[in-house]
Amino acid sequence: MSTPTARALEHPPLEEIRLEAVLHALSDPMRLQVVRFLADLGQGQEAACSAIELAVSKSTTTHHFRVLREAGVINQVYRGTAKMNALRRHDLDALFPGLLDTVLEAEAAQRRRTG
Amino acid sequence: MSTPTARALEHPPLEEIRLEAVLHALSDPMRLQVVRFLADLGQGQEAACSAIELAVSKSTTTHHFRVLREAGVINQVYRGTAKMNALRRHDLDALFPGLLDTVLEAEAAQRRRTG
DNA sequence: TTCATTGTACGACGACTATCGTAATTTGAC
DNA sequence: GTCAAATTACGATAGTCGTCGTACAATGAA
Repeated sequence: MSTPTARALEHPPLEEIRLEAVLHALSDPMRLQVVRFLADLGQGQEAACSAIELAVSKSTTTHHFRVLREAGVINQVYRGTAKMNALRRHDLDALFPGLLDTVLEAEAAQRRRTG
Repeated sequence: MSTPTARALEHPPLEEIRLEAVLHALSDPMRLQVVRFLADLGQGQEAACSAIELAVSKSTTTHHFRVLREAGVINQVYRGTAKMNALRRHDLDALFPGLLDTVLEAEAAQRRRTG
């Protein structure tokens, strides 16, 4: 059968996602970079952890992805040896309309400004 | 004369305000409460630190106000024995259009949802 | 089975954070 | 000159955070 015992990954259900945790998750440059990357992928698209090159070690990368998942910002699922990541855009938009887009736009503005 | 040697307070100039610092400043419940309070005051209005009742000690309150100021979220100025606080709404809107309002709306939504 | 790929677990480290209490400072009023 | 009010400074403490390296585990391919 396909993925008989796929390792489970804890995700907060919609109603347990906290604004403070989301803001905290987004307040780190590395994690913001991850979110930007996933957003640029387009609606519903996913990417492996290894697809985005962060200037930190693998274990630190794992750490950041976990923070994002536990805050409710991304969804993670095992697919073969890879772990695929996708923004929980639908959930976030339902809870905090416009927040994700505004933060992404702010990040883009800052990048434009500071190079 | 009026305020000849008003104690100076360091504020980051507009171009040094960082999105990550702003998000971090807003990711604490106490500080979010302060921002909410100042926003509800209305455009350009200011309030003393003592005007908002936080469930922490006075020194901790001082700490949170400083974090907000150093992140560029609020402007602080001494006025007599008091220290007046106001949102840097104009600056924030110029740098990150819609961010403050979206976060405030998200906070309100969460408060509505979780009581 | 063997191997390469992908990511995790664990332990450690230094830095930062939120909190407190007490003592000190600044200012305006009396 | 005294006093009360508002806030800060300082030092402490417990906890979290971002980072690393090494060793380990899961998966799919050869």
